[in-house]
Amino acid sequence: MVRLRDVAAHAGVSIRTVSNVVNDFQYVAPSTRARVQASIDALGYRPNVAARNLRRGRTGLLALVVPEIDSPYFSDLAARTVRIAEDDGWTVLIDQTDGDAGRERRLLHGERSQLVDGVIFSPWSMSAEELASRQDATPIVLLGEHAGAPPVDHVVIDNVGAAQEAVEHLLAGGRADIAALGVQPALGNETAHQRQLGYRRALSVAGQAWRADREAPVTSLHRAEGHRAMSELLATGDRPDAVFCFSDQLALGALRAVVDAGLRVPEDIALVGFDDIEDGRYSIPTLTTIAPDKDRIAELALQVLRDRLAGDDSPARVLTAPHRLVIRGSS
Amino acid sequence: MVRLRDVAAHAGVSIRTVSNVVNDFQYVAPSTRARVQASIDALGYRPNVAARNLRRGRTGLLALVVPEIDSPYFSDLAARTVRIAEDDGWTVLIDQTDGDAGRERRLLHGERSQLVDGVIFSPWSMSAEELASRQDATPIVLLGEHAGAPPVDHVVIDNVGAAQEAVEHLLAGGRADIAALGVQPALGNETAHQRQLGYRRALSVAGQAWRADREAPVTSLHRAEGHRAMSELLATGDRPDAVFCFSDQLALGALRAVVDAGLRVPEDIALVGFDDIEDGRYSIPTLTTIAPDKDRIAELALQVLRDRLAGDDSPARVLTAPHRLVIRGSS
DNA sequence: ATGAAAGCGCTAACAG
DNA sequence: CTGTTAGCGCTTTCAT
Repeated sequence: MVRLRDVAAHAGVSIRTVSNVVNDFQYVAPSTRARVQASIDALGYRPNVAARNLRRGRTGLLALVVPEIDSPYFSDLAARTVRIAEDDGWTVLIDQTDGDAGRERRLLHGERSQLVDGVIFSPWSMSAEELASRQDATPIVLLGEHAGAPPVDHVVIDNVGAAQEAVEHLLAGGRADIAALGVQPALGNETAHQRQLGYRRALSVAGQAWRADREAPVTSLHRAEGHRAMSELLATGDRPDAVFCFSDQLALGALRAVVDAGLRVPEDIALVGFDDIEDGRYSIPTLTTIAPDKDRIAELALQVLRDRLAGDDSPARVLTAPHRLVIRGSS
Repeated sequence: MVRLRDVAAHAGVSIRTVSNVVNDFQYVAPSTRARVQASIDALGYRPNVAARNLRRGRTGLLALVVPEIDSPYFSDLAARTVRIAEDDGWTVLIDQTDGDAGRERRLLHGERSQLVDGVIFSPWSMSAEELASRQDATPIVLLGEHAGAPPVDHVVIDNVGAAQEAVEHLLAGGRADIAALGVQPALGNETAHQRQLGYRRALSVAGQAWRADREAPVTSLHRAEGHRAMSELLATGDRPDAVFCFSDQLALGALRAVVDAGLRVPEDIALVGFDDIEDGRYSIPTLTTIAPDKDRIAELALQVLRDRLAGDDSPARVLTAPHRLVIRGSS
């Protein structure tokens, strides 16, 4: 192993100077810098991460905790977070909770707390109160809405506004009977709740009243549930002419159900999803959707952690990432 | 932060003894151990990972490099690897290459080499020769077959035998005209090649000759490709009465195509997949498949790394994990 | 602009 | 069975 001192000896300087070069410090004479860099290259020097971490009191590791990594939305978000964090010198550890409260709890308290400098957490089962009562000193930032705005930093998108835009787009296209697919009364999920709110608000603005039989509940956000819920909507005979789905996965399941029923999208039924997952760009027809700015979500989360690690102890922040309506073939 | 010395002072022993307790060393008097443990709990002591790593010359981190994490097979394998490695005291960093050769190369050489103690690598684009020519001292173990058995440790399953079993199962069920779906001539993928070999061998044993028009090629292992390839097989009019698919994803796509064509599975066409992914347990009908022992794959890979890190410099090993045929509704 | 040196918290060799 | 202590390689204060 090549150490700082080896490079120093090779370049004929002190290790202090080599360290300065490695860490891009100012105040190193250009000639010295060049000489040191040449030695670094010649010897193939790589800083020892463990030693650096010990000295700095940091591990350089962040944890990204998500319910499931094999869902298009989270895997996309994870991939972006990893890439963006990398540019910033962080390494991201991805943890999957399967929505299990016990595992969420274990990852949050202790367990990893010595290993990572910060945590980006997309909770599923844990309540806002429990999250807020965390003792650990490791900074944490939450992804997604949570009822009652807990005293913890979190990054969100304007779900109410986005849902409203989606529905207004359908209304603008001449659709008069729009259903919502993805309501989650049982799960008490705040994100779903907000999208439902936006849906109703759009109807209200258009002078329509919302109807309970036009809000299809689901028990998960998976494709199969979208298929099931849509099939039920169609089974009544009194079918809507457009459906706003709370996720692209649900929308793709719904799309299949519409086709299975011998109807056409968007002619008979227009469809709008949420998330902008890859599959929606290749479905037939392609899927209109709300695209949250995932890069921005990752950037904001990292920004908060960086600030907190730098000692920022201002009150918990709520950061909103932008989104946009992407109009494609299904509407 | 609570340090070893704080615990030592609190318990009235030396840090050596505390270290012994923390590391589960033998030769600590039960009474002493209890007292020290009490102090650890009372103070909430957590070992400093960076210091330990520096001292041990290890990071405690392993990298798992896969083409894509959002594929059911790899996400399942990754989840198991993470869990099993955890029991062993390792933390696993998951890296996705998207099958991109440049990214594979970067992850393999340098980049992370200072950060992890070992690498479990499931290559996609890189050739065996290139993998073998790696200079890095960090031990690596490859997942999956590679032509020419490169001088690198790897963990495989008996793809030829497994494929043969799958086809023999179909033959035993009275199927006489069995197609193979998933051939990859263009990609030069060794795994696909071996499954093709097993398919042909089973036919040969049954006294049948293989036919080029019964081997459907694909350009990826995704569901959509399975759908496309199956649709083409059906379009000829001369349809087979069973299809052995080289992955469950392909099989699920194929299943859809059969249903779309107004045919029934398994009555008109029997289907067998490969991988035993979750979805195959819930499809209609459920999917018969070859189930590689993923836990065992992870265990073997970790075993090799552990041995190599312990100084084992014997010639490269090829370890074979078991598999079994899981018969379900589709055959 | 560069050098000397302390010390981050831990493990393990050495001593008893 | 337990104590003492030397570093692991690096960053950074203090000095020049």
